[in-house]
Amino acid sequence: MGRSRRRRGSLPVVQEVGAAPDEVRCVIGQAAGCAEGRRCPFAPRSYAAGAVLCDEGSAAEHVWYVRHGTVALFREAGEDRGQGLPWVLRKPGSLIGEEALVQEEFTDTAVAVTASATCVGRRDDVRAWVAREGSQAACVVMGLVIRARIDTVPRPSTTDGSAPRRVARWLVDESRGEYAPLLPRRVLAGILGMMPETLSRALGALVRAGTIVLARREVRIVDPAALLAAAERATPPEP
Amino acid sequence: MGRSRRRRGSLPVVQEVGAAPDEVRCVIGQAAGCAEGRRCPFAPRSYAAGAVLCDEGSAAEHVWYVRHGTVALFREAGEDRGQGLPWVLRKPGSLIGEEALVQEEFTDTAVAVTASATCVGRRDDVRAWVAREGSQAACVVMGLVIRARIDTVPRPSTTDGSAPRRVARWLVDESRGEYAPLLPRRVLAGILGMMPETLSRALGALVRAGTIVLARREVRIVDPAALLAAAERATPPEP
DNA sequence: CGTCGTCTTGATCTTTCTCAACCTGTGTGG
DNA sequence: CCACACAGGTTGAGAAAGATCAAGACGACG
Repeated sequence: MGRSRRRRGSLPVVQEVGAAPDEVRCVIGQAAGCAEGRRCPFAPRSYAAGAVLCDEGSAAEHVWYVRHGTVALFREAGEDRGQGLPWVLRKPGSLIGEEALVQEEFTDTAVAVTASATCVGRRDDVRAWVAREGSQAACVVMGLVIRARIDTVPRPSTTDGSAPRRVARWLVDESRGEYAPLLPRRVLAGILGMMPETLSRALGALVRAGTIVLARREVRIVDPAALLAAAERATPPEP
Repeated sequence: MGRSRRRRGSLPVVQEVGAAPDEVRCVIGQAAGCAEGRRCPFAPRSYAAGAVLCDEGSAAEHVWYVRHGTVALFREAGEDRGQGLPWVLRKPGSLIGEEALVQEEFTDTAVAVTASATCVGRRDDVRAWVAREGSQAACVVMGLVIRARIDTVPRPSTTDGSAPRRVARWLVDESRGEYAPLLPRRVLAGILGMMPETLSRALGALVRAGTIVLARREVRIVDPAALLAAAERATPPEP
């Protein structure tokens, strides 16, 4: 299928939209007792859009906690797999690279989709912290991982409906108010299990149906009811 | 697309193949100190193939630890979604329903694919145990949760290669020796993001290429090199 | 031995992937 | 300040893959 040409390039720069710049309360800092002046194993670190946090297969020496921004996870899982399409997004309040706590290599490549603020901890420091602090620290980490697991929606394939339908569903689920998250098309296409061209056409169909409006890169929902209908409906109308 | 007819029926009964009947060492029992006569919050419970452990959306009152067998997770995530296709499998040594530890409802429906031996714990008991026993218990659960996250392979879509290729990949990854896990076609198709008919055809293509042999329900690999080639190759030969 | 359900096979139609050209905003250098 | 290159995105036409619908084979089980 000769797709090896399509490799992951740098992601286009995207500004976070909607989300207020107030940072997520750092639950790790709370657990570490920073308020009482105790030392947190994590230190702040920011990444520009497109920056790579960690590479699949490389030595897992750090763990990240996302405070602001969006990070996409890629998994090649061997020769040519994944073709540079992300499979899940991590939002503020979730961990990246938590596999460092149980194994030696990262299982995914993590790329900042938007400019992101994180806290980074050295693997050994975090492990030591968890062991030292006891169940409270471990429970916090456990909770974060469980939450990430819950939020990991299985990537839809063609068996989950047509492309416009999957797009409509995603818009229904992910939009805050009338604004959908501002993601590079390549990333969104990857999450939705389709090619960018197909995504473009699906969005076009929704625009033609008067459901959404595309302005620049932003997707705005103008008819939530119709969008919901498109997400549920077996086949989109489209004359 | 009128697929609503295809609902999840009971799964066909399948025997575990290959895997020796020796149970997984129960890491939870170890952490609880069962060897020293202390009480474990989990109690053994077995399920027949096709049995439902928990239902998406129902009150999350239990957590399971899989000791033997295979459990499939389904997520409808709303009206008609998922169409009864599983999206991930849980193997021995992993938790089921761990979301009970952080929220009130199950996010997935869990169905035993093979006859399965588990340990079940009441949610509150497990929570209390984790908090009471301190870091060891919490770390064990944390590790299990992280492992489950790592083992969650993104479900491949058509963007990840043709159907025969995805099937070949799965066989390469999941087979123990020359035997592939014995799964109902419906389950395997769901995991691979294709319809059962497509899976059947893809397997047929691999058989015709002399790569595998289908005997009964069992899939046996006769030419590992060719299978590997089919997994890597862009397009299968098939004249 | 007959019924049931899974699995397979076949024919057909739809979707979406592919390949290619084009558009558009952004950034760069003269 | 403008021409230009570039990357992301869109659009179009064609081909191929997979979904769908339907029927039959096979084994399991009562």
